[in-house]
Amino acid sequence: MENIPQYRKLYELLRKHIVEGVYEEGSLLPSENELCAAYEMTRPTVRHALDSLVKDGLILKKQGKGSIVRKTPKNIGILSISGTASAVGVRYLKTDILQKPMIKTWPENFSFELSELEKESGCIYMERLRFVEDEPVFYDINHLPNIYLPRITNRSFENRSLFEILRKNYQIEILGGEQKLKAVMPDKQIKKLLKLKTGQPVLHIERKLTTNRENFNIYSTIYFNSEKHAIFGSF
Amino acid sequence: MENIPQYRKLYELLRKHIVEGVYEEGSLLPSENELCAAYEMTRPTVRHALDSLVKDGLILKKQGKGSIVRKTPKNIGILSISGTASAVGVRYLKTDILQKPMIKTWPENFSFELSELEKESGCIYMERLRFVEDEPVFYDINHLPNIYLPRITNRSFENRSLFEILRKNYQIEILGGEQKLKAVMPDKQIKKLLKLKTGQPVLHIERKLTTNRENFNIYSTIYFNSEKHAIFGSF
DNA sequence: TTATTTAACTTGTATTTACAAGTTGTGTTG
DNA sequence: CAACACAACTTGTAAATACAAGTTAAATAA
Repeated sequence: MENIPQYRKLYELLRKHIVEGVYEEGSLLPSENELCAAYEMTRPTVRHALDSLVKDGLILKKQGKGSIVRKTPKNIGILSISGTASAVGVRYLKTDILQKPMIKTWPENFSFELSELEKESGCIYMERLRFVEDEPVFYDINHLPNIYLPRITNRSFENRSLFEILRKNYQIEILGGEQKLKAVMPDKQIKKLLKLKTGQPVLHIERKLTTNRENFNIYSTIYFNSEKHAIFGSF
Repeated sequence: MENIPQYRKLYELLRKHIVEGVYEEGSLLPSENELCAAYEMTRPTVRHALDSLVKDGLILKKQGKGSIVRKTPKNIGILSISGTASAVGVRYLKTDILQKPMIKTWPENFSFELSELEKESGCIYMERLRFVEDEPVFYDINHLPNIYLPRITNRSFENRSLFEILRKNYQIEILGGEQKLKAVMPDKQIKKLLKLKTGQPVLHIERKLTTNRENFNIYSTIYFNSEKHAIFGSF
């Protein structure tokens, strides 16, 4: 049963306490020796746990002083991984589905390299336009392989993010990814969709997100109107 | 002179060897016991060094197997630039120092909020223009607090990155940060510096990087010509 | 030959011990 | 009262040791 190492248990416990606010931000954690006594571990073990917290950015250690609680909400990656919604930093984001999820073949000149299995499976395609305060700011085109996803074309995406549906209904988790960012002048279609002024550039993002399923990556192309809002990310 | 800890020396050495290609991508590092023998350290010390490499994403450890040199080193936030064709190494990035590190007061309307200590310390300012294949692509303005950094204004930044100097000479590590990205039209100065065509937008980034030193954050404003290259990040 | 076991590796976890180095408050001394 | 010294903390570095657990290839048995 108890295959979890001690340092990991202490890490999880302290992490929980920190995010739940048991320790105030800026205050000191119990000293290493105190933790040793409290949880019946030796100092290297305690230090191992604390090292993990430092890595996560949850505490900051200072020699001679102690471990300072930081409680910094840190996301993985450049933009928030949990979906485009949280990337902008705005709570209310209305979504228009321009193209409901449909099955089709992969585009001819796809920007990313695909595995054999991904190629064979065909892809699911969808387009969305997202609004902040009733103004369009976000246009995203998504390609995902047509595997593991029964009945996805029937689902409603109106009020739920793509990532949320993948996680809750298909147990697909985003592990990481890569992305390329550019500043470009929009073409006519993008300009019209995002209601851009003439001469207003847009942020162009191409991302590949890897998941816990092998050969299942999510490919997105995003156009973002950065006139009034900025893409924000903490890491 | 030599009060640099052993694990750190080994870390720097292995890091150097990895980035210089002494160990091939995907190959195995010498085993921990071999490293112990070679450098006359005990295993905990060697493991400490390897842990740092794992944290940097330079190696990947696998129990029973060994330490695998990673193909794609994981970046902290946005750091690397990828050419459109193939991966242009950072090696080809020439740097012009437009403004050598100098001590001055913080700007009046600074975009970020500063702590009291940071304000009191004054700031170190530097500007750089960076080239890929002899074309300017990257213009960055950096502000850092004038603490912990003896003699930094005398150092040469020609062939070494700011982060490298902070890490090696001052033991300052980047823990994380936050950033805002926009696509903007450049002003005259930026247009001239980056030799931009008329109508070419640029990527504008503002970032705050937090470090292992309290009250020591690095503030950067970056203008990036994304016509031929893209900002690339993996996470 | 083929399948299985075993031995010899690898990294992972953990204890114990020791001293170095930075921080802070409590004294003592001038 | 103020400046200094020191003691009692804190985290940082490092050694020696032990066993657990995963991987691999060679030796062995069918």
